[in-house]
Amino acid sequence: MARFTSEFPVFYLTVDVVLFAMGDTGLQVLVVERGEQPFAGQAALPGGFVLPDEEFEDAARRELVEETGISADGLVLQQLRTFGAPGRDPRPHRVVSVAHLAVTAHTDTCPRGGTDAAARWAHVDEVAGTLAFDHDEILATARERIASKLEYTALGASFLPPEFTLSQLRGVYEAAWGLTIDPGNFQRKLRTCTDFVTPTNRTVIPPSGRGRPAQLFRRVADPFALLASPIIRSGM
Amino acid sequence: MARFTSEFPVFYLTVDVVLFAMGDTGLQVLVVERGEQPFAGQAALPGGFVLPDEEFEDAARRELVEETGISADGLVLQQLRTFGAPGRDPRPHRVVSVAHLAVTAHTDTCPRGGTDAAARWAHVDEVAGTLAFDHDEILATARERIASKLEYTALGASFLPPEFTLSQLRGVYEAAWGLTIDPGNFQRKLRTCTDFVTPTNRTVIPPSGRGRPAQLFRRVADPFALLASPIIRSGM
DNA sequence: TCAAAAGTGTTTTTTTTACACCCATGC
DNA sequence: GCATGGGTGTAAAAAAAACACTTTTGA
Repeated sequence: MARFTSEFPVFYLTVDVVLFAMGDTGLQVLVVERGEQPFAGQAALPGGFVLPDEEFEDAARRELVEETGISADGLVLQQLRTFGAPGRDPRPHRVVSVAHLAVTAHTDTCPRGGTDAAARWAHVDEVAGTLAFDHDEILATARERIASKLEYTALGASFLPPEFTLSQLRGVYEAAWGLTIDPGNFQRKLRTCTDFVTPTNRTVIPPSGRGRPAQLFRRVADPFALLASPIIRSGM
Repeated sequence: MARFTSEFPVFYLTVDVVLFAMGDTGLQVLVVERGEQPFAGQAALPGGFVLPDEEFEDAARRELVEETGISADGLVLQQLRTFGAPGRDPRPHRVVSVAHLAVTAHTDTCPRGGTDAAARWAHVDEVAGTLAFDHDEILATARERIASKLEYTALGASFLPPEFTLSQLRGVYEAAWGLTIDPGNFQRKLRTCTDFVTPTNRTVIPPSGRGRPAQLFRRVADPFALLASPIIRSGM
């Protein structure tokens, strides 16, 4: 044991969470204002040190609640990548971060300042390039991953509450990719593929605005499961 | 510094490498026979401890050479996922492994036993379920990743030498997915998409066997870059 | 009744698939 | 010549895209 300890270098391990939500104008990300050194006062991704007997994913959920007050129950969460370049953390010893990607419906999540961090939602473009540590790189990696996952998996529905209309789902893709999608074709495609969403046979109440009330759908596939055919390609 | 050290738990960090090659009968993986405890005598993925100031990818390449004699120059290598469940390594303290996915052309790589490990190529199905530590889980994760990457990226060409024929490339997909692909359609598709391969305007010499000599191609895209359209779908 | 959003039908265009056929080489 | 794999042509089938049109609601 003493031999084990002396022979190999030791590392500190953290988890960071890139939590995305979809606003009307595009992708939003949850950031906290750091209350301590290093990078005090600067925006960063929520995260913190892993406990001695803790799974990474558990650590990510715990830190999310502690730092932002956002409940991690039912939150879609996946390991993104591990960032461990020497010197990425200015403190002594190497601090390695297992970054996680998460998605929420945003509506039922009102961030509050935690013990040592004030949390807020921000547009991704607004904070990109301004974050502490190497969190700009982590955020960029997460954006790439999201864009590709949207195309090939059922992840898009995770930006919405458990039940949603096809218009809302279409809005997610339109906001994410900055293009407009034909409502009719989108409707047909989603109703045809059986491995993404399923209708509830109930309509939204009260009707959200003008127009015919839309039917409610539920996600049927695992958020990260690959779909039989890419749901949406380009300018449908 | 003393405060820093005493406050947070410490971890040991390793890298493991899942190196794949494509044999005639399907996917092959490089394994080593462990010479030390724990799991002495059992097959495992090549890997080892990260040095104090070493990048993960450098560590992966170093361990690959040290344990198997396979040169990692020009080898396609990507982080797969980090495995850190408490107890995954029976030794004291937590040992966390940053697993890497790698692909080689196999032909120019003759493994030899290293200092404390005897390396050999094995069919994935042969070793699946028999590996040390949680390497079965790592291998399974790597197989899933490979299957999905083959479909959406230019990774397939990484199983071949720098210059190759379209028949060889077709063989990679046929072996990986266990189906036959129409040679004519494959030819057209690969010649049409400009973001995967490019012809050299030279033919293979000497002609490998009977039949018209095939033209040589080179990979043009980054191995892990997403292609404009999935190269192959199903039973083309 | 009108505007607006949901949802369906239909035609055009593009892509995929199947498969016939020609090409170039070794034996 | 002829077998064999490389490569092209072409037509049928399927999918995607464009867009006209009907339905159902609030105002």
